[in-house]
Amino acid sequence: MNQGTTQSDQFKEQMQGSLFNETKNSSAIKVGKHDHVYTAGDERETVYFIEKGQIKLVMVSSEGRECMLAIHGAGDVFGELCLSGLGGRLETATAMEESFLKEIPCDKFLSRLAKDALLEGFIKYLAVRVADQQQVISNLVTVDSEQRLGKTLLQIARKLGKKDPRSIRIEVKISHEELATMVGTTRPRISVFMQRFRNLDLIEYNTEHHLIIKEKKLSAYLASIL
Amino acid sequence: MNQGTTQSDQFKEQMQGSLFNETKNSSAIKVGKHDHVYTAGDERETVYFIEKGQIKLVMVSSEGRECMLAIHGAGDVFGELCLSGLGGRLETATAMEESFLKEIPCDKFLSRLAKDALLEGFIKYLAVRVADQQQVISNLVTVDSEQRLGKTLLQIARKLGKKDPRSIRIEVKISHEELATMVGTTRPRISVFMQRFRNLDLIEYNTEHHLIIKEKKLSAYLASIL
DNA sequence: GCACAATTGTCTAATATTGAACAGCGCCTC
DNA sequence: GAGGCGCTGTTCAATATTAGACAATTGTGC
Repeated sequence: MNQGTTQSDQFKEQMQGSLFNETKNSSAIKVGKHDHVYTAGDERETVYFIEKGQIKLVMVSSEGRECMLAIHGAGDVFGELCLSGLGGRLETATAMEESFLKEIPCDKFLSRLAKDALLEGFIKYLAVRVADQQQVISNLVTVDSEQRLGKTLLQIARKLGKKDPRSIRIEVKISHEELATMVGTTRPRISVFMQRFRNLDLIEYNTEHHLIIKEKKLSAYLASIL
Repeated sequence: MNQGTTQSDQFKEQMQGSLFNETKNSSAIKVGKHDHVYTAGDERETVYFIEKGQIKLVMVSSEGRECMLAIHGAGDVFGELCLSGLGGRLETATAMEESFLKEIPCDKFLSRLAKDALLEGFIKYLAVRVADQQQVISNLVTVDSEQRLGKTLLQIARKLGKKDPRSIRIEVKISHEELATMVGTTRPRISVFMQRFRNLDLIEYNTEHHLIIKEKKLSAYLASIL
């Protein structure tokens, strides 16, 4: 998993600066909670930059079953797969809360990166993405659902969480239903596993109902149930 | 899935030309059948270009369970995840038959692409990779193993197969065991499904024991069992 | 602040999946 | 051409997983 290395954080900052220049004349798009930014099949070739908010990416199979691929937060870029030139969005992007985005046409995005000498940085960023996804694939194939849920929680915590002294706090509300579509199992099972994690004091909810992940403990538990 | 668009084929050719220049003074590495090119954990930061042969990429979980991620053939590049800068190979690369490779240090690979104005092409290539993997993840989560096996066969056929008038021929030998680790199920089930596909005339073996995929028929069947 | 909607925790029976076993087959080596 | 090895096809009982149902709880919009 991407552990949030200094290197990739550094690139993210550079990219943010670069995109800020590119978009300083255009105003942010406001997206209401539950609104779609784009939908699978849309042809619009644009990249989005999140100024504020949370956007989830969900893929829907032909039978209508859903798979949540990622949750992106402030400072993240998404929709960059239009760079593949395959045409048509593969997934649906939905705001999990009111969000503010900047939209950049795909070609402008690339030329801006090129101008600011960030192409190599972006290649590194994509390579990390490929590596992360490879991990996810391997987990889906080789480990059971409890383990996968644990790893998914850790992954989300590392990507989106705010760090507290001995834990990570996840402020976005993620339903069991959504977790089920990330982990590849059913909602009742998520419910049972979350309960178990709670009893073992690997996770907890604070007074604001935010999910607290005890990274160390959870990792240790996952390693222990091999 | 990457349908082998003309665009990405074109980039592949350009990259091959570029790498040919970079490596024309170094001689190819010969790798015997079943030999490892690299192993999970190796620190060597190099990219490989396949002149001849077939290389499979396998990831092994902490419990020792395997997951085959990809099979690459002549003209393909692999090991490019070292560009992520995360350090240490995540997967093991093994020759499925005697193969000949050119090895390029990671930084040389990048600077060569930069010199030949192929950075944007490579970004597009990586974006296609991410999109493909996203499909695989979604399939693992949302569809059942028979369907996944079918999709995996189609994917392999499109990537590695030789086209015949009404079908695609796969010349590499892939065991049921290996398919099981790609599809995320057990060998006996692969055996049953393959049998079923054979009975329905969606696949067959020719006299050289090569697997023949009837792309149209197989796709139609998969769509019919939703 | 009320009423409705969504989420959670729990239970079941029905179903799918696993892992282990074993025989047959083809291939390769010697 | 005999022996051994790895792959395939098949079976089975044990196990895990699913889909559905249902209350209890929480959150939300009005």
